[in-house]
Amino acid sequence: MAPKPSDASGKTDQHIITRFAPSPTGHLHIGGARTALFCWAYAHGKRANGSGRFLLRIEDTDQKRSSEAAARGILEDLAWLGIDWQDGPEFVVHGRDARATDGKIGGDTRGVGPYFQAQRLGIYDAYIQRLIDADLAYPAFDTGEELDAMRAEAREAKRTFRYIRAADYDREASLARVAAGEEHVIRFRMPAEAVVVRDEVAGEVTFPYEELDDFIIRKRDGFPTYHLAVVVDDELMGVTHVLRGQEHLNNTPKHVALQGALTHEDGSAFGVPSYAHMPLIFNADGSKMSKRDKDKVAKKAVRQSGSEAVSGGDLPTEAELEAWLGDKTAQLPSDQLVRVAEALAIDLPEIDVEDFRRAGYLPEVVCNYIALLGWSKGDDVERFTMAEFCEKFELGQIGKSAAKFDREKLLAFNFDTIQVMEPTLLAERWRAWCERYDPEVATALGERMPQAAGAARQRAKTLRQLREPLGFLFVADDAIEFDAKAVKKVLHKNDGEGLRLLPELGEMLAAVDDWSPGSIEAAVGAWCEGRGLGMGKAAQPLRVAMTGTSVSPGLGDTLSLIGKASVLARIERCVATNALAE
RNA sequence: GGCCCCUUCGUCUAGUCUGGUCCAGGACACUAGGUUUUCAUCCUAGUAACGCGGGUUCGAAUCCCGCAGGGGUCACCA
Repeated sequence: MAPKPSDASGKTDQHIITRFAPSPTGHLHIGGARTALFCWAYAHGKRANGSGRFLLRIEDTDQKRSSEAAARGILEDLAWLGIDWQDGPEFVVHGRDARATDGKIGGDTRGVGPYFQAQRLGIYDAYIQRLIDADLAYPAFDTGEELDAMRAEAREAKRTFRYIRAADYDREASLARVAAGEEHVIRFRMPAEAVVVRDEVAGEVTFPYEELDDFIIRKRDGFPTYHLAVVVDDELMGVTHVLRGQEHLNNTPKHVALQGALTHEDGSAFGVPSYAHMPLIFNADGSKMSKRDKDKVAKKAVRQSGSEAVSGGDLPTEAELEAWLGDKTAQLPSDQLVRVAEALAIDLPEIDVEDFRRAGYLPEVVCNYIALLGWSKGDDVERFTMAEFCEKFELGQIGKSAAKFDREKLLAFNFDTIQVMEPTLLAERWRAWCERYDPEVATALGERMPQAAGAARQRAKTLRQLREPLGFLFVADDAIEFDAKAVKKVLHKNDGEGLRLLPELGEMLAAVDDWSPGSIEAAVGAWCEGRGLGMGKAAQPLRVAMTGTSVSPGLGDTLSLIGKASVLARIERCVATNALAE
């Protein structure tokens, strides 16, 4: 794609500062992750020329919905993805995830913090007060009920509801009521003119004054609204480029109007950052990718299996379950949701970054894939490192239409990455994942993890799936369950031909000293050749003896992983258990 | 409903600004062959799209107009 006019000069912006500003109400949504990734990439791309900064700010002005735990979770999600921030809350990377950068992220070296908006109330108040003094903002005393009534009335009359300060508004009287301690909100006086938003993606978008109204900038509880806080903070923190989801495009005229009215203490004016609103991400069916999707799937499964199976202990109580099932919009806390899914052995759709992590996706693959959602360099190259992405990324290359999230393609990317990964590195990553989500695997496999990973990788699209082809390693030698079909086809067919070979194979294997996959395969191969048999004639009975089924990873890997003593024990037991009836 | 945004294979997209090289390219998925000790991997090939209707033009996926469809937003949430 050719560069947009705004990029045509080819000049390098000297100090690009981008920011990601989530509200801490839960784990980071995958859509938010893409926004953060694009912001991060732009700050570290060629336009930034090495001097760009990516800033993280926590927008916790909604006291009811924000939580410290959620804020921590978001920090952790970002760090896992490899998206680090130069300015923002301090965060120390723990654990042995091979990918995470060691050490500290964030801090306030530029002295523009704090980065939690709830800690900046005094700052906002000063700006709001100047607005009030200049009569560019004013107190309003309407109650929620009154506003609801006004909206209903407008709706009835098929008008769009707009709150505009009446011409005969008594400013002095209102200010006196405020001075007397009356509860109120502060509204911004929207200038009576159209607002033009210049957007790097959408182009120039004009919003007529008739669509704008005197919106609230400070709530009854004294906290600023998002609109005020975001504008003040972006200005004070030196943000030059605002990249965010397209759902914010309709908010932008408010922000631009605010930028025109707000002044600093010395009277200087606010700047207007560059905006880039990116397309939304949807589910495959076109619906919005929502955290509720997980509850929906879980509710369906609980209804089918009955609620007894999933309550008590760590799980929700009967009463909690009932309330949850009865309310379409109710959501279970995410940790409980995970436990319910585990109890029911169902997969929840991955929505939050944490979901993808738990499902066994590699963070660099998640980043690579979401970079492709709504962005393309146009060079047919789809796989790239994050450093390459930074180098390639331009605002003008962001697409305009919404993208559907395709898990199949993500899975394919993850699979391919697992295939080409250096074996010891793969084992390390797998171990780190297991320690967090499936400790049994790491314990059971111990030193065999690298070899096991190598044997299973061609059958696994995620770190989680790595254990699936290896099920026979987690079963005791005398607990193998034999699949009737496999026994019939592989052992009993042709008068027990397969079964008869097993004792001899056992003898032959007992004499193999080098218990490596290659050496085992060579020994079995030579044995077959000596008898004029195809490899399958020996391999399949051995598979059944080792796993109880006719399917397993390569024979050499399978036997080697099981270990010589166990292999011999399993052969013996298989022969004893599956003897042909007379 | 008002306003704003969007519309190329099933999906993500390239191509649109600067109309012809596009009977539309890549990737995932799918289908068919092949390799292989099982499963899988791997290799090769193939199917498949310019929302609709007008217009401009020698020529339109590309420019203009209209329509239809999808989405976003209309909070003392962000």
